[in-house]
Amino acid sequence: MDLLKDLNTQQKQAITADLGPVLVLAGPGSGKTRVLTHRVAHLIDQLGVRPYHLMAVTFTNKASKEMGERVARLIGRQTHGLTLGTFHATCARILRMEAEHLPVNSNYVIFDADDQIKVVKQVIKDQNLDDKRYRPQDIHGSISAAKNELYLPEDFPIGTYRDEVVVRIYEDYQKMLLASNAMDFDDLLLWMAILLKDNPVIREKYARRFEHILVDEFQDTNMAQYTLLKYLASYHHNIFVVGDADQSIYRWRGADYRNVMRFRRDFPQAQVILLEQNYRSTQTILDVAMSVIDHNTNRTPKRLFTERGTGQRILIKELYDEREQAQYIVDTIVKQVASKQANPGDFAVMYRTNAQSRLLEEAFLSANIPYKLVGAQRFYGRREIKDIVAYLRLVFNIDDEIGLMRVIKTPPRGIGIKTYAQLRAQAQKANISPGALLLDLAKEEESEHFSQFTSRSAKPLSRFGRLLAKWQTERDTLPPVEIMEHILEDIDYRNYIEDGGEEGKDRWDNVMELRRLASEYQTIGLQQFLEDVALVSDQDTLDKDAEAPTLLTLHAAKGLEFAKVFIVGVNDGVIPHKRSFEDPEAMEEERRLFYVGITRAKDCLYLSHVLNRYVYGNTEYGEPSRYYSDIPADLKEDAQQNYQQQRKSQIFRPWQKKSAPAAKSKPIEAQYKPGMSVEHPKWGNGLILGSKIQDDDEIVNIFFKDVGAKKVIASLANLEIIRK
DNA sequence: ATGGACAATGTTTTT
DNA sequence: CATTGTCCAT
Repeated sequence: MDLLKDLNTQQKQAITADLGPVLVLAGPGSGKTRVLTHRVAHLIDQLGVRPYHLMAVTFTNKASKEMGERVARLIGRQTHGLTLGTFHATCARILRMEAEHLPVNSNYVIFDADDQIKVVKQVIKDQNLDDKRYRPQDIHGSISAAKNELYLPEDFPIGTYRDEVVVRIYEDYQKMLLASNAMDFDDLLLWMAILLKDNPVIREKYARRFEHILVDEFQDTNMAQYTLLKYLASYHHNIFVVGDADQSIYRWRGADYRNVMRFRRDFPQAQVILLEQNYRSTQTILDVAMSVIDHNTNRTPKRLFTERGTGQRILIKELYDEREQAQYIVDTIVKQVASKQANPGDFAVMYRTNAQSRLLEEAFLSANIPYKLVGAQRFYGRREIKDIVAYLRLVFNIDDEIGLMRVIKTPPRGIGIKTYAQLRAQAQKANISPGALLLDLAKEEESEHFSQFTSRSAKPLSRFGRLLAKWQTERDTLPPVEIMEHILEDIDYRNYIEDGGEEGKDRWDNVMELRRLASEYQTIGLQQFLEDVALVSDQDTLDKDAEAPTLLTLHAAKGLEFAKVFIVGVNDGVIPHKRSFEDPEAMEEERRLFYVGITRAKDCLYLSHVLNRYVYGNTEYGEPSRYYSDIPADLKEDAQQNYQQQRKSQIFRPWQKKSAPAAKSKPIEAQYKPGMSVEHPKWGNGLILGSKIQDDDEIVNIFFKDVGAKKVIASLANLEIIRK
């Protein structure tokens, strides 16, 4: 197969670039994924590099999987031995192999965001600190930021008294993690960097092994990642990175787009290749994107161009509130699908915050339209899933104190806070983990610790210890799914969560879904299952084949593309988010985020904002986003005017209700029935979808051929019934 | 020890 | 408003 078929000059240049450091600056839609996969294929196929000597890092597991498949297709065989994955997953794997050089053993578990907060809370409690003054979330943020900058507690730059407190918490936090034989997300990178830094033998081993290193989304690497890349590339210097500083959207997570500049400085001999031609969007969409991003300072201006033609203008729409906005989205999709202009899967709806998905989901649900929601948190964040995963984690690693804290009280088994405190204290005295002590207590009188407990607490503890011990003996012999089944049975979990009701049933369904997932790990094993569960990313849950609109955050949209994109809530304070207002750097990132969203669209872009936003229950007036004024008038369709004309017939306007002439002859019954045809003075013929009585007037939902579904007030709209 | 009722409190983005 | 924590009765 000709690897260079259908590629432009720059792409070919990148793929066949000489060895040594290469920096590919790739605009959105410029085929960077193609360049990466072809480069890997080129190295293996043309230069005879063994996959074992290759490392490719992507941003999501999904991207890795796709890359593996595409490379295999290109070279016509499997790529065994290739190191391919996210930074976190790749580090997790290597650290497990090198555990003897680390303060954990190879059975370590990975603490998720919740676990991390729980550890901070525990430490704050143990140190008798005020959790109002030192909010666990904030403290954890500081610790995480420090780790991303490769600061251990002793390196932490202290400026204020608060910093001193943070350092003390950081120290104990780290102790608690290690005592639990656990790492958090940041540790995976941190320990990897430390391992390579402090251990020349190991460093050399991996630096020699990875003859070629390829990195996707390089603009979103943080200091820890950058540093470990430098160590890994220190022998062969064949590091091929692809990125776009304009798409850097993870600053708050320690990512630093300046790593792109740093790369040029640290590898002055690097070849720099620019990919500017866009194969995704219409020129109009690219022009809109550029008009937005051009306002950022500190960037190399890029000229995005396409051969796809001008395309249609983007559409800006103002809606009364978020409910109406959701309805507008659904109506637009329904209309286009019904008229065969588009397939449901062509659409994506993007928003700034996860909370915004709620009303959208409701609208889709009530319109009976299936949709895809991107967000791992949706599934793995559920209580029942976390419960069962915690059990499995504890069985895998008995020292996992956070996991133990969770499972020891779910379901309740007569072990409360006090008993747990006793257990913890005794464990500390005996210098073992609480979990290990439980295993010992399983032996009852045989255990030297048994007598330390009052009989009321000793019994439940030993009973639970026996369960743990039993599951543990199965750990190395049975597949994960069977261990899980035994646990579910032994704790009668179904009975615990299914206390009648619809919700309990859903929960059990989720558990069954987890069981299905676990059953795929028959041969791969519990360790991999737990690792994958800990490191799933939101995008990983996206089912590309399902033919339905996709709902996702702007962040989750990175790297994806859709024919038709809605960006909702384009209000000032949302996009850009108000939390970024005072920080110029954060404001630039808001702009990049918007830019990322815009450039996901291939053909159509719909921006919408609302007049009234619900913020903590009460409504607030919403201003359109300041970004609108950056978009040249000839690129946008002025749906604004459109709105001005129709605003008289808009419903749900509290202030209008008062001034609207109360219809004397109250229509107590609806005049308009679904299925009727009517004529509207402005919008022409329409089909009645529904009608309801509200505030002494009839509100009619009509579907018009040209403008889609509209709700009008019967007494104001001058409707004429054409056909009953 | 447990579970329910109320109060407080906080809302960006996620590997 | 929706989640999370705290207090109180059993």
